[in-house]
Amino acid sequence: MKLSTRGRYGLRALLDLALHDGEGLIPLKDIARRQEISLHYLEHLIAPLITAGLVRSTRGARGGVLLVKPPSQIKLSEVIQALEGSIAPVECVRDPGLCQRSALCASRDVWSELMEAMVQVLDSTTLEDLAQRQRKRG
Amino acid sequence: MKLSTRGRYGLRALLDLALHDGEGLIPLKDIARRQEISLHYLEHLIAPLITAGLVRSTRGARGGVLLVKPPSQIKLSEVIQALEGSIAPVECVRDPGLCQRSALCASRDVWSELMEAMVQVLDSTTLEDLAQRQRKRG
DNA sequence: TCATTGTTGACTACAATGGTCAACTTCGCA
DNA sequence: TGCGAAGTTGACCATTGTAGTCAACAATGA
Repeated sequence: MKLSTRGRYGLRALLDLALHDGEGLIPLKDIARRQEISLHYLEHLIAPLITAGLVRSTRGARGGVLLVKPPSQIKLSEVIQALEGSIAPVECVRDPGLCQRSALCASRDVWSELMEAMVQVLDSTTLEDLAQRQRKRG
Repeated sequence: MKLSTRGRYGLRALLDLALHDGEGLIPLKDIARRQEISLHYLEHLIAPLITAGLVRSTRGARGGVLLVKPPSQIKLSEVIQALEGSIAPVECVRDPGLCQRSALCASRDVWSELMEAMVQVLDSTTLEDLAQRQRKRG
């Protein structure tokens, strides 16, 4: 049940964008430097966030990326889903048809409850919440 | 954030044992057949459960495995921990020393809350709860 | 037109996962 | 006391996923 660096780095990158929200286009280079992530790797992390419609990019000189919506309207559940795929700990929670045992499987109930609990946490926190906490710490 | 087959199969094996609790030693072969898990692979899944003190094994003719404690006293958090290691989605939650940013990191707060929510679900469910649900469904 | 910046995809290295096999140990029972 | 049933251990392998690099390319502003 570990998160990959995709989720960890990706969230840090978005948090960085949230902290610089309203400042226009932010070059990936700057994010990479501040968050200590390889620029090349960061490029790969940004791609799914663009696909998910969370960030918008402009290339060319003075280009960069920025958040499409205000940070207060970006739930962490969206972020994690974009970066890591479905939050379900096992696939049969999302799609019961994958396993013939689904209907009778008591284990599946647990995984289902587990996901619910996780979604609840991630649904109730926004990038803005995170940015505020971060600012308080300097 | 996916669970590996270790966690999925392992829990199914323990649930099988819970359903046959009180019947003495259960051969791995029987569990493997009922749960449709390769016997050889099941042997590997049982090992950490023995180490964690959740099951006891006896080898030789008429040997097998059984639960050390009654199913009502085995929390799923123990099970998952034995099978998958720490429940923490990122290591720095368990050991802040791993990352210099820990103290200032707002992301870490989220992972921490996420783990709390998961632990709460897994702490409040026992193998007996699961076994009861399973019996009701036939 | 040129430097800057994001985009894309190939490629590599490494580790984890899922699984098999075989030698070994232990124990019950005839 | 020895045979066979059953779990134990560890080597081994194929596949997949992860982390990361690199280079060619496209678009943009100055």
